[in-house]
Amino acid sequence: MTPPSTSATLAADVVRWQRAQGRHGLPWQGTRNPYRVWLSEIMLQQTQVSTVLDYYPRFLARFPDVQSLAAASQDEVLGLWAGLGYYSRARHLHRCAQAVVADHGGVFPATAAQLQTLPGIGRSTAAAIAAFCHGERAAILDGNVKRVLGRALAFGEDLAVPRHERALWSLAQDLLPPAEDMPAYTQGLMDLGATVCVRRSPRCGLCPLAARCVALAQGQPEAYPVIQRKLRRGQRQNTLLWISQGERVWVVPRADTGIWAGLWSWPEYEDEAQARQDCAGWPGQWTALPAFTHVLTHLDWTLTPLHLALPPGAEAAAWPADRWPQGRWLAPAQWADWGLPAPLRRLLGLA
DNA sequence: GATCCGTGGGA
DNA sequence: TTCCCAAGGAT
Repeated sequence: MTPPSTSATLAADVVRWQRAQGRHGLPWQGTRNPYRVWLSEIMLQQTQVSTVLDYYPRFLARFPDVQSLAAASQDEVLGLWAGLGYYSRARHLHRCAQAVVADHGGVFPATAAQLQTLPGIGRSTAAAIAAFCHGERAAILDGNVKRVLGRALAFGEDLAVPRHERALWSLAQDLLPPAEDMPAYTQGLMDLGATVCVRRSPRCGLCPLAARCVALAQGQPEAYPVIQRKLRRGQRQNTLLWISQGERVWVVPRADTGIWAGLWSWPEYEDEAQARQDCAGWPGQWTALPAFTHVLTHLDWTLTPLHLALPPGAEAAAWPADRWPQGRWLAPAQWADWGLPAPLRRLLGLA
């Protein structure tokens, strides 16, 4: 458990490299504010830095601290998250903020073990927050670290097997530097994985670990890490009923589980016939729009928008209001701030 | 342990 | 085009 004190360890190489060559200007760096670090870690889960750069400042401007976030409505949180994907992150983020306020006096707990008990914070995220904010010697194991350490150690076991992933996690824990170096080390592993030790064509000539990298010595850095994913993407088709009246669009809340849980969308049907049948007798102009495929991690989802333009007037507007009491009309000025999934934002011309 | 959960980008 | 994956976690 005692960290090595020499200056010739793998961790020391990473720390030196990070201070000289790593990334230092990202919006969530240069702070030990747990709220800001936590927010960035959640947004960055399975999401590239370039994407988060668009969302992080806006979210922080609206919710500058954990109290303001805890006091917000879930709809407003999801409105700021819309387009980022993996919306359970936003729902857990909101619940986590409320738990921090209600159970911890508005102060994030300081240890990784305590952080990991909060909604949406798993082992790696908890370690990152504790390392960045408090120098705790806790190991992260994200995609970057799997690649950097997987190659440096030539770890050949299949990381899709939880037992093997735990083994690499244990090795990662053994490699940690002294506490004062933990922020730079944790950031350095991420920076290395993102800019040097990349998935294909790694830039080993620039890597501070090249001299000790076993995979490079074997002449096959790209052979690691081994992750045998057996996910087969399924297929699904639906018709989305796009109802408009003038400039307004009718939206309904989605279920609190499944795809786009907690967001708003258009009424969803098995096919066009069922949509038309459900709205038999309604006034207005029907238009069938071209289908498109929305690709999710585990699903190719073919969506066919079916447009119904209702005539003006309160009488026509009452049809959807009567059919979906939980729904509501959205004016164009509201679209950008509403919790609408990416394909709908695109169809509405917000992309 | 296996599955579910978004979106955009790179090769 | 197709595949992979990007600061994973919950169920």
